[in-house]
Parts: sequence; C-alpha cells; structure tokens
Amino acid sequence: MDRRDFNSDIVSEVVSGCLMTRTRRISRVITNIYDQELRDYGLNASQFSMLIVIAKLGGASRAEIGRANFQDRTTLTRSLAPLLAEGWIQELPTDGGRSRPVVISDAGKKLLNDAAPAWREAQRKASQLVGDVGAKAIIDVAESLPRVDEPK
Amino acid sequence: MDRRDFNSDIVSEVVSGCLMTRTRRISRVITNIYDQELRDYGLNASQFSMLIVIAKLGGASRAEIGRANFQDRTTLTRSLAPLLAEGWIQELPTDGGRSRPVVISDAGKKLLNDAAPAWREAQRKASQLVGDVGAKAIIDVAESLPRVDEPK
DNA sequence: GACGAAATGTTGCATATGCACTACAAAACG
DNA sequence: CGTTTTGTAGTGCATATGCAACATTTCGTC
Repeated sequence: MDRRDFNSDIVSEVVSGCLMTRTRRISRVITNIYDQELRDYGLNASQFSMLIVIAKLGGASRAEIGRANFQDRTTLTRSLAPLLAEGWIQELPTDGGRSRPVVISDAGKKLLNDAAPAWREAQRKASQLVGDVGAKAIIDVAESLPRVDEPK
Repeated sequence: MDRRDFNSDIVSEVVSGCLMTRTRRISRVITNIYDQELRDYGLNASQFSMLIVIAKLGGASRAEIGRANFQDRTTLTRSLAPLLAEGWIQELPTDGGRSRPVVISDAGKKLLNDAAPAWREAQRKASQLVGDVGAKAIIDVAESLPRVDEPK
C-alpha cells in the first residue's frame, strides 16, 4: 500500500522520536496551565517570564534580555511593548543614545508578588503533570542550553 | 536593599525552578535548530510537525489534529492555510457539510521525503544538545501528556 | 420528529516568534 | 584620526498561538 509504505518511512520515524514535536507540545500544554492561572492578573505566561527575567537582571537591554531568555532581539522589541504600556517595566533614562535598558517598576514588582500564588498553583499542576523525574529533566536540560549571556 | 529583598522572594523562586520558563526556552532553542535545517525546503518546524501529524492520522478534521497535537482548534484554522496554499495538504470532498477533513497530498509526501535528511540532521543536533537522558525524558514527558484524542 | 447539548469551524482580537534589512552608535584598529 | 567592525534597535513580513463570540451541524433523548 502506498500509505503504509509512506508511513513506515519518515513519518513513523518522526512520530516515534522527534524532539522538536515533543518539546513544542510540552511547551504548549505547560504554557496553557500557567496562562490559565495567571489570567486573573492580566498577564500571560510569556509576559510573566519576561518580567521575571527583567527583575532578575535588574536593568537590561533588549538584547541582553534576549540572550538570557533565548529569544531573538526583535521579539523583545515587540513583546516588551505591552509590559511598558501596562507600566510593569520602564525604560531607564537613556545613558547616551545607544541602548535603552529597561527595569521592572514598582507596579511590576507588586504584580509579581500578587500573582505569586497563581504561579505556585500552576507550578504545582505542572509538576504533577510531568512528574518528579520529568521536572528534574526539564530543569537540567534548560540549564544545559548554550549560554550566550556570560556575566558582563 | 529593596532589590535584594524583592529578588529573594518570588523572583528567585521562579528563577530557580519554573517549569514554564524552562519548557518555553527549550522549545525555542530546539525549534530554531529544526527551523534552520528545514529552511531550504520552504517549511518551518511547526509546519513540518503538522504535516507529520496529518500524514499519521491519514485524514483528520482540524479539531482532531488539534487534539492529537495539543493545539487549539482555531490555531489549526489558520496554521493549515499555508499548507493548503502550498498544496502540501488538501481538503477531502466534503462528506456532507459539517467537518472538512484534510489529508496530506502527494506533494506533501514528496516534501517530507525530500526533507527527511534535514530533519535527521536537526534531530542529531538536538539530541546532542539535550543528551541521552534529556532526550529520553522529553519523549517520556510528551507521552505522558493527557490524551484527548482517544482512538475514534 | 423536535429540542437541547455537544462538536466543528470561522473571525476578531491580542500577543509571540524570528528572519531580512536598515539605521545608528560604539568600540577596535591602524 | 578616520575606517572597519561590532553591537543595538526598529520595521516589514510571515507565521504561530489561543480566547471569546458566533454560526452551523450533529447527536442524543424523549
């Protein structure tokens, strides 16, 4: 059969072990969990992530945030716009003209503290979903990703 | 210090163990690997994934594809459009009027076979990146995701 | 067969993601 | 110095993602 022959080839090969399809599925499912818990606070999983990175870096350019979070520079140009509009982050007074670093604002800090219980609940659900072994593996794999933001 | 106190709270908690930020980072990095390898064939990682799912299901509605791939129905409405436009998939003659199942076309099958080496190269790179333990964990976690597409 | 519940698909809306390209600014070099 | 190289940011383009709301179709039940 045409279909059988075809499926026994590349399709079954990918179906049985593709890391990309798996990581993307996991990402979608996990993201949905956090999205739902965070919804009441007016931000989504991605925005929560960026706020955390910015808070941790304590003042960083879009390029630095991108390196720390494995995102393209240009993604940050647009993704940060809603955070700026909401007042959760703010641009530091331009120190010349080159880069325009952003920091988390008081409102942003308050938001993170307010949403902390929601994050913990999502984290609990996600941990249960992936299991102890899965959770540890995810953390380990993430830590092993090639760092491009060596301490300045 | 204000910043220190703040960081010692929810920020460091999330930084040290958030499963969502990790899975999203992993997804971005892994997706980039496959995107680059597949680029010469005119499709991206996401589209490759959908083609594989459709090929495997062998004729499925957007809702079925969504359940199989953990995507929202409405995402498929739009994401399948480019695949239809390229002729990689086609809609089956409507069997009444309710759903409009799609199947992979000959051109789509040819594309998958042509791109197979590129996928294998990306898979090799990704496997090396996450390591044997990481790869197994990713597969296991993905398999454990709550299935909603029980065999019809 | 009629009715209400569940499933399917679309559109409006908002956001996420990254590539190619452009414009500047800054550092490195000779 | 000036020139080259590097780094930062933005825009145009295309796609991905999912929620809310809506229209339509099925299906289950009486």
